[in-house]
Amino acid sequence: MPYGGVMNARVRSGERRAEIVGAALEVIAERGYRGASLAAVAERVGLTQQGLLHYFPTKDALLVAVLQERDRWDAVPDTQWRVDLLASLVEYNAMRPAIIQTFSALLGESVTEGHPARSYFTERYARVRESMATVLRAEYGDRLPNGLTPERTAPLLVAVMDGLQYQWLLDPESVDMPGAFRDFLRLLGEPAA
Amino acid sequence: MPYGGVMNARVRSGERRAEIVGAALEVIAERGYRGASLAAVAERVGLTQQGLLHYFPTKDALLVAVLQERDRWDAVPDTQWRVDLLASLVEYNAMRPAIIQTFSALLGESVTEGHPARSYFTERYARVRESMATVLRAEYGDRLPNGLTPERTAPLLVAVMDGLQYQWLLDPESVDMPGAFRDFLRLLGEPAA
DNA sequence: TCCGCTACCTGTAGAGTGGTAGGTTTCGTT
DNA sequence: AACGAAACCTACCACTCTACAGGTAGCGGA
Repeated sequence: MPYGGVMNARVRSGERRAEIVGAALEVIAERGYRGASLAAVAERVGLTQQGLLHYFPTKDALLVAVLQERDRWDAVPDTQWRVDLLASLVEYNAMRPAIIQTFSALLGESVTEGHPARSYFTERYARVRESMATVLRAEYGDRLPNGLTPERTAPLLVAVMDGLQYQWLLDPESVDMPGAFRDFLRLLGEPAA
Repeated sequence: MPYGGVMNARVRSGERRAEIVGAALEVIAERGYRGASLAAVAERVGLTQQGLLHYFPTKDALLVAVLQERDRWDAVPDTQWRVDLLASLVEYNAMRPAIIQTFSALLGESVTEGHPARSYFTERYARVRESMATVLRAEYGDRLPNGLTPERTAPLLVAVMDGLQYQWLLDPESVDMPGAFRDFLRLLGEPAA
């Protein structure tokens, strides 16, 4: 009864790949990308390392799939973001430590030389800052405190989210991530819209 | 004329160790801790990997020395911090990408399981938050916007500093780290003291 | 002058690493 | 029933990594 045999209905290729990506997310959360071995990922889905390479020919290819998965995840389609939705997002994140640990670890690694995720994060942050600026403009217009513009506020918003994540991951007991984020939003004053 | 011979005055053990720690900082900046090999550090100071192990018996011991170096670095003795000094610190950091890249990479790695720097960062952030709360209280008292307390503002301050560093490291052209930090300080209003 | 210590070295063990080559089994289709 | 492709496997290569063992050269002090 090799390869799982008759008992397991054969899972389709797409589902298998999704399984693998999920396992990769876990392993990266535990050990980072450089520390994650293909063998460890493979074992988690009941494959050999070489069996895994059948689906993703190189380690980098697997990473690309992981990053694409992330893009799919937070591409809330059409739904125009609002600031209070951001607060909910942070609250939601606080219930999924694993996934945010994965991407916090990746972000940290990505600043090192020649890291395969570097350009991904560079471009992602450029996009996110733009997107946040749009949200802020829609909601606050130019009524931000001290003559701040949405464009200059956006990097701060992103920085607070990321920075809080690290503090929270390191010490969840001491850091109330969603509460702190709401505190920050309150610093921006009341939305005009 | 082995080991450098007469030409190089024999450097004392302490200086040698300092050289090694400096090289380790560089290599960690480039490859992270897990990605940093003892051989790479050794080569940078003209030693073999085994020669390096004479000074630091394990890789973790070297990391400990690196972290201690950092503690020495930002232990501004007695000087009571002030908020505007923080702005200067950020400005200063913006001129030393290497060192902040080292510790941003380490911070990112440290959230992974069983990382040797994890407890260091956990404790460090607890200390820094406390310290920042003290600074904020001294300067703003309870005049922070929206009834924010210094204790609740401190994590935000730290988060902004860290978060901005990542954005800046990834894309220095697009992110004005010191400017953004000053923007954040302005959100806190005018210091009372 | 001898002795011991520091500062290195060579050699090597032992466990992983990503990736290639080339099989064999199983399935869906014809 | 035959066939091609997909889904995995075993075997292996060429590295790389940390660390241990056991040297040797040179210096400072007795």
